[in-house]
Amino acid sequence: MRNTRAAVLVGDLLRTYAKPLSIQELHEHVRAHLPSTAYSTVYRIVGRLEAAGRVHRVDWRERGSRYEWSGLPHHHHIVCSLCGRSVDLDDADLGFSEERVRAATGFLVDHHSIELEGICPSCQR
Amino acid sequence: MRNTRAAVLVGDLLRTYAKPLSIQELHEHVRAHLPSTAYSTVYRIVGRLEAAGRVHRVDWRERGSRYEWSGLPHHHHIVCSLCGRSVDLDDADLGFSEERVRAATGFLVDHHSIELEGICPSCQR
DNA sequence: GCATCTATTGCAAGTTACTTGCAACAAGGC
DNA sequence: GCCTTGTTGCAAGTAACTTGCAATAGATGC
Ligand SMILES: [Mn+2]
Ligand SMILES: [Mn+2]
Ligand SMILES: [Zn+2]
Ligand SMILES: [Zn+2]
Repeated sequence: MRNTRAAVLVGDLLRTYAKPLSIQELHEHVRAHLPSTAYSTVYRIVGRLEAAGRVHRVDWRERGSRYEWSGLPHHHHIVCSLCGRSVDLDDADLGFSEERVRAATGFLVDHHSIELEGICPSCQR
Repeated sequence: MRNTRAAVLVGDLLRTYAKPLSIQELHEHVRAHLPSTAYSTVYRIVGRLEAAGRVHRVDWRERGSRYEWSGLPHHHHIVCSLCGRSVDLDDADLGFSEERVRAATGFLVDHHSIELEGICPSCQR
C-alpha cells in the first residue's frame, strides 16, 4: 500500500482521533488539505486499510457505518442518542467473554459486535 | 393496521418461524401464496409491523438486515459463518446487564445490540 | 535527478438496498 | 352492499457504495 498524500491524511486522522469516523468526516478532512480528492478515493483508501487489518468497520445502526483504528485494545462503544458522543467499553466492563458463550452454545466464536445506545451523564442533566 | 392478505402472511411467518428473516425470504413466502405481491409491499408491511413494535430489525453485518418477531423473550444471536444457522442467547448466557454498564459509564442505557459469529458444533466436525 | 513501473486517483456510470408518488384496489365499519 | 380510507403494484427516485478507464504520481533502481 502506497503512502499517497490522501492515504496518509486518512490514516493519521483515524490513528490520532481514536474514535469511529464516517467516510464523510474522513472525506472532509482530506479535502481540507487536498481539495480535489474524490469521495470514491476515500472509500478505496479505507477499504485498503481495512484489508490490511489497520482499520475496522463499526456499525451504529441508524447512525451508519464508521471506521476505527485497529491498533487500540479491543473494545466496544456506547453512543449518546442525544449528543452523539461515544465512550469506549471493554469486555470486562460488560461482563463478556467468548469462553462463556462457547460453554453455553458449543460455538467457536470468531467475532463479536456489541454496540449500545443511551443517554450520557452530561445529557441526563 | 389492516389485516390484508399479504400482511397476515408476513406476520404469521415471522411469529411462527421465530428466527430473523430477510425481506427476500418474506417476499418469497408471500409470493408463493399471492404471486402478484411487490417487493415494496413487503418493505411497507415490515415497516408498519416495526412501527407497531411487533417486529424489530436485527443487523448481521455482511449478512444484511433481517426482521424478527418481538413477542419472544429478549435475546441475541450467534450465527454460524459456515452454515448460516443461528442460535439464540439471552443476556445471562453472555454475562451481560445494562446495570453493569451504567455503573461503569454513568450512561442510561436504552438499547443494546449484540451479534456474534462463529462455527457451530456441527460444522466444527 | 531521471526513467520506469504499476498502484492509485478523478470522474462518470453502475449497483444494491430501500423509499416514494400515484392511481387502482380492497379491508372492514356501518 | 356501500363508502371511507388504508394498502397495493408499478415505475421512478434516493442513498450509499462500487467500478472501468485513462491520466497521474509514489516507489524503486540507476
Ligand atoms: Mn472506540
Ligand atoms: Mn432470535
Ligand atoms: Zn450526550
Ligand atoms: Zn454451522
